[in-house]
Amino acid sequence: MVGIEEVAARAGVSTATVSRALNDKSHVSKTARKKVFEAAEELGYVPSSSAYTLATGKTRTVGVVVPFVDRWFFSVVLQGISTALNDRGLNIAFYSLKGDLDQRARVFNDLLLRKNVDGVLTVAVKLASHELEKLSSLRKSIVGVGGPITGARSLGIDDEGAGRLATQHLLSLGHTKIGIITGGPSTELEFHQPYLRQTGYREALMDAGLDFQKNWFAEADFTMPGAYHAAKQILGDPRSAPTAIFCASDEMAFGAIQAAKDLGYSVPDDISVIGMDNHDLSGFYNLTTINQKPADQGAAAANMLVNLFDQDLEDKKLNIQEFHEWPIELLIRGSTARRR
Amino acid sequence: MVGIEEVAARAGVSTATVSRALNDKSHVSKTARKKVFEAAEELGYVPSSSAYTLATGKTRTVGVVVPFVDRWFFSVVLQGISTALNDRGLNIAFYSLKGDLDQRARVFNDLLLRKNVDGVLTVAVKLASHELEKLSSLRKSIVGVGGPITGARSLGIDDEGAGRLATQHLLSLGHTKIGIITGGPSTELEFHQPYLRQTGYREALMDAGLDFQKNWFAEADFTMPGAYHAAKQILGDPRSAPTAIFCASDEMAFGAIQAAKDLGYSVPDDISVIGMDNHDLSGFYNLTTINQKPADQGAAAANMLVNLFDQDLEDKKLNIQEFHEWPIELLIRGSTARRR
DNA sequence: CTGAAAGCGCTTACAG
DNA sequence: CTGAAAGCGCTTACAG
Repeated sequence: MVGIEEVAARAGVSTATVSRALNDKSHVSKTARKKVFEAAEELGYVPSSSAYTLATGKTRTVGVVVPFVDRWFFSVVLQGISTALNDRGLNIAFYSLKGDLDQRARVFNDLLLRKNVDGVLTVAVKLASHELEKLSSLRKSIVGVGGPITGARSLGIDDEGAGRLATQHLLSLGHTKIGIITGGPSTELEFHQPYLRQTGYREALMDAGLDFQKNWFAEADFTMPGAYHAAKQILGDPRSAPTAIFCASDEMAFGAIQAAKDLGYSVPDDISVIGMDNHDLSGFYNLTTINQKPADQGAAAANMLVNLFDQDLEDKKLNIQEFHEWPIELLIRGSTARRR
Repeated sequence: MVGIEEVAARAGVSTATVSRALNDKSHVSKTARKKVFEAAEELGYVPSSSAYTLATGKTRTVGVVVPFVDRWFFSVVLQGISTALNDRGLNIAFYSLKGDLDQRARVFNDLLLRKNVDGVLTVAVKLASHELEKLSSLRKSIVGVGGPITGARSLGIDDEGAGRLATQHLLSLGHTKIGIITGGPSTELEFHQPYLRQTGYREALMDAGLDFQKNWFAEADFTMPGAYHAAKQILGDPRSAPTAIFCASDEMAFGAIQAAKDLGYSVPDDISVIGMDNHDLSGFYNLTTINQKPADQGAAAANMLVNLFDQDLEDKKLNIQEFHEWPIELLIRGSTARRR
């Protein structure tokens, strides 16, 4: 394992000059710089990042914490984060919280803190106040994606507004019998998306002078099978079936579309369905949805965090509460149509 | 940021004793150990991993390289790796190669090498020989998941055998007109799965004395929409349609099932469909498939790698070519049936 | 069982 | 522009 000393010896300069040259600092003559690069190249020199970190306090690494990775939203956000960070030459220390609370405690107390990350990016993970404090006391900047975080910077969409927009789209098409499939209690724990999207739906109904109907409401687990069964329940009775359904995620919308078809309904002729996400497959399902571009959200959050590194933050200002609203857009495809 | 000195001072011992106690080494009296833990707790001491790494040469970190993360197989493998590694107190340095070759070069030359990882786990990434050499020269152990890697240890299923098994299942049900949808050239670059699975299919046909029929063969991109269109093509002409289709992934099988239904066929009464993966949704689609448990594969590969850390490997034996075949099983659900 | 001290491989004021 | 040397925060023979 060749070290900086050997490079210095071969280049005929001091280790200080090698360091300056390789890190692109000023005050290095062109000839010295050239000799250093040649020597490093010839020796196959790879700097030790731990020595760099120990000397500078910088780790060039961002901790990324997700609740799961084997779900569409999270994997796409991670993809966006990964690209943004790698492009800037930064590494990712990856933690998936899947599993029990022990696992979570281990990540926060053991791995993440020890790992000497420059900052932390959480995806739809609600930090407990003691977790936030611990991280702050170690001077780590934090940015959350997927909803507001108490006591830290975060970025996400206006879930309530999104629910309202989706519902208003259905209203504008003349629908008055509008159902909703949102997330259930088990999906509610960490993030409030299900509740907020439902709130937006209720507001839109109220503004239109319509009442909330319990039999047009169902909770599912954000999966296609879950929503399939929920939609069958809602659409099953032909006397009381709604003519449109808002689903709080595209995957649930796929399930609802399938359920409608299996019940003999035509989408959108009999039933309009609107989703939320703009999932990879939503084009295939011809699904009207709300585009929230998770990859871009991930990249934007990563950039926010990295920009903080460049600033000198005082102790008090390290983590301030600040929500950046991510714009959404209605993406109209063929699963919604005017009520017949 | 409280360091080991402060803990030592507070506990009334030397830093050496603090280090021994906290790292669970022997030769520390119970009283000393207790004092150290109390002092560390009270001060909220978090050891510096860069100092640890510099002193020991161990990073407690594994580099994980995937081609993408926003695809089912990879995200599930990553989930398995993540759980296995975190349980052992190891960190993940995560790299997604999505994108161009520049990105790949940057990951291999810059990030991964510098990052001081103890070893590298690659998922369905075929290492170029110069990449492998560079990593080996830096004494990193390597384990690959998802197919054999030339010059390194790897773990994966027997893709050819899997293709054969799937086809034999269809044959055993009396089918003689069996189509296949496998991966196209664009999915072939890194891994040979599509080709191997197809080879298994052809072998099984041959063994049964059946000829390969070009119009029952199609290539898609491992997505549901891709396979949907491919399946329509294969099944479209009722005079020449096969009675069964083997799809090289479950997501493609979902597309094929959908296509069959949209053409008015019943699955499995008219058309049997078998997939491969055991995707989260394959139960919902009632899909007969080959279970390859990617999460377990990821965990097993992680454990293989970690076990290497504990061994003292000579220079020559650091990375030896060694393929560990992962067992598969036929998982029979309702999408396949005896030919009518 | 315990401690003083060297050493891991860098960076960076400081002095020239 | 350049170099000698201190320092980053740990671990670990070595000696006691």
